[in-house]
Amino acid sequence: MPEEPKTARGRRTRERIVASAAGLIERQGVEATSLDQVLTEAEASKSQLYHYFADKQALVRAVIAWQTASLVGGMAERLAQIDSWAALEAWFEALVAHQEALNCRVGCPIGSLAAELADTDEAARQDLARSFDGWAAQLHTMLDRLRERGLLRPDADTAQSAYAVLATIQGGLLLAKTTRDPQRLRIALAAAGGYLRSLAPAPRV
Amino acid sequence: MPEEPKTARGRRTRERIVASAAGLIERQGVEATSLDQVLTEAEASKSQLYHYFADKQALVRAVIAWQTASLVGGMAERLAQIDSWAALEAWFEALVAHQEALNCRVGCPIGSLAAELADTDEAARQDLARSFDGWAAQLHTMLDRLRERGLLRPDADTAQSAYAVLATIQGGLLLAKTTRDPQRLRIALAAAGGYLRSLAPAPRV
DNA sequence: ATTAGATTGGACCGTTCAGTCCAGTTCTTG
DNA sequence: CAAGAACTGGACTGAACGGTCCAATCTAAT
Repeated sequence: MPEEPKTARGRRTRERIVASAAGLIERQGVEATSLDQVLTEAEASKSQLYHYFADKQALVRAVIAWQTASLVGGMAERLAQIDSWAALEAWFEALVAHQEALNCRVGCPIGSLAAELADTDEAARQDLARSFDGWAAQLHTMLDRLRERGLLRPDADTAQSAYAVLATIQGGLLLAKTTRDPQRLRIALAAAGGYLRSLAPAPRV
Repeated sequence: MPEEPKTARGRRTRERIVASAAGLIERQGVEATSLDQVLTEAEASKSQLYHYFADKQALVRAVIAWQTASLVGGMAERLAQIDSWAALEAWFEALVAHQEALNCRVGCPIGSLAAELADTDEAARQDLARSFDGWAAQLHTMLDRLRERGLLRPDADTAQSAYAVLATIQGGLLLAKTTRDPQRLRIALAAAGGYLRSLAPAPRV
């Protein structure tokens, strides 16, 4: 029954709904966001929503895809430019600044969705797992570049380090969001940076 | 209106309600857990619940206190015994084993509550922030002990490292829960261990 | 044993919410 | 421009949920 929009107008409507839902869910969580709220903000009606989505879960999965695209996509260019410790730490600092600007109020959209949905929505859980893996893969690529440049030991396990960095980012965001203190994120990221630096080649003695 | 139980029977009832709520919330989250569900499992009635709790939020805060006591309390003795890298890594491995046994289905109760409630319940957010800080304080004590034993450099910032370790644990648990792969937690913890080891005194050359 | 207070059972209420339905409008295409 | 398909508005439904209420029962201390 629910289909992809076939006209430009339909596409705009669908996009408006998903974008509104993404914003509200990011700020309030899935359960706390009602469809009526989404529709009011998107200036759409029930029948429009159910024209494009089978049910709320389908909308949520569309939001996951939307957030994954915007977040992981937006990160790609930034990560592609990291080729030194200074650049890495500048990125970290940008993440902190972003949280600071938002008063630590949202954390990571993917992380928040994962925490809320992993228990209750198996399909969403899998989407989110893939989303995390995509993010980790980008970090992996970045770390491989650092290793090629000689900043990491040749035998450093960049795949594992990518997961570790991702975990530290997520945990730091959670602590920052809970305490409303961006400093927690900064500390976590500094440790992640310290860990990576500990994988640098031993200085010649 | 809602008061502490004044008789042994009342105390048992209240305890049964909180324990059931804690279990259900741990597995399903706050919003997905209804009061009727809690009452069925606790074999109690509505009036019993509302005799001891003003509303659902009050029950949730009691659950937070309960989880904090059981988790942070239970951790105290374990952390108090850590005085070597081997002991630290054994603790990490125990955390992984615990998740493995649970099929990565719950993560950290405090962390899950924090992710769900930080946006929507200010009082709960503050409770959870304190809970995290209590946990971090215990890690801090443990790291101070390691430093005293000469395993960490005298100038190592153990307070910050405690936050960093906590963040990595939380992030690792979130990734493990989302991907249902305990390996993610193991990797994250290995990195946390690696980071701490990088704070060891430089070997004499 | 009496009695005041603590505790309990569960019917009931009002609201909110996801989801349905259909009549009406707008687009697209031959 | 005709007709079918795509899209839209919004009233409506049924169930679930948090919360209320009051009469009944239990407990403990006199």
